[in-house]
Amino acid sequence: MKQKIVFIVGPTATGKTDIAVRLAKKISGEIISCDSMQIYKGMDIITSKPSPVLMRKIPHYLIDIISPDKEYNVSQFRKAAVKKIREASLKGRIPLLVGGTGLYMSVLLDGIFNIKTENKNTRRKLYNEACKFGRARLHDRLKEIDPAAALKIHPNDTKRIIRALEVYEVTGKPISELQKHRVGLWSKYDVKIFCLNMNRDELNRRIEKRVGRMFKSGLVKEVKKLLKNKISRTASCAIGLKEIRDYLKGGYDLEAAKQLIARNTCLYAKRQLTWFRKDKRIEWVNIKPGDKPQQIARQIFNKL
RNA sequence: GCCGAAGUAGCUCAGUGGUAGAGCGCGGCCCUGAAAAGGCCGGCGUGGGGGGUCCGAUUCCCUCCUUCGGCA
Repeated sequence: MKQKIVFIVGPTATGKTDIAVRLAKKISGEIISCDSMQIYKGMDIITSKPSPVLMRKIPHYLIDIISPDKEYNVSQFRKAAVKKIREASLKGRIPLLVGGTGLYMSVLLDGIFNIKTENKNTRRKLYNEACKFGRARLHDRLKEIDPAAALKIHPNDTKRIIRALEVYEVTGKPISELQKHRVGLWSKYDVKIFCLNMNRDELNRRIEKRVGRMFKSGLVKEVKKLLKNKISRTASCAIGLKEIRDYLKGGYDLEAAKQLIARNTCLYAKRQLTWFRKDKRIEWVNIKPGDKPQQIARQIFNKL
């Protein structure tokens, strides 16, 4: 009998947090965050973390675990999440993976090639080369060493070109070869994936409302505090950081910052949906305007 | 009321006597160590209304409407 794992995923602002806590209570579960931004300490409002009250009700893992001046990546997430899943299962609890980071979900379920490949120096060197001579030159080199990857990676996608070259320089093997070897949890566990969704206009409205609430709860103050210290490249990707920084610098007024954040969040939600739509293992849960979190939690519970 | 400027995509605006583009938005997609990131694709249009010149008008002319400045 395989152990059960439940994923609650979906675009931002669909109410995952609340529903997950209610479901966790029903099934004696523990929540493991599947979110690339909520891992950072002190980024509470900006990443819409579950409230302390909610986190006290049910154990939450992989939230607030690293300092915003540290970088973080998928591989670290995978290791940590696998460990937490194992621990929860050993305790007889059902691991509830909750979040909106599609890549993190996919890497958990389907694996990642697991060789130590990241090399800051190599990466920096390649970036400098891209700046100096243009990314076309790097893409051409990729064509030579790894035609399969070069075909898949668009010539404008500097980040992935560099990553592919970095992997080759560090391991001597083409990334397209390494990527073939991945093992995830999908076959080892009894996995259920639920993706919350709603009408797009409704979702955008909810995002706008939530951004308004974030400002009322002190988003600007939180960002000011964050900006006093170093913020890593990965942490600084959080939507809202650069918008508020530019507002503070006088680039535009508060209302403009608010609108920009809402717009960028809507774009983000759109990308999240693209990611989830692709995964045919997902069961979709449609939320209508009046639906209460407990109703949705029950609906999911009945499908387990 | 007079003078001037402008009306082109959802928005901001280019441009041309041979039925139109850009950026942003919007929609779709890709994604394996930065993923709330990064990248790709798609024009979504009664060219303010009407009339005229012309083989042909979004472009030139007339008129009306609207908006914004200035003067009264």
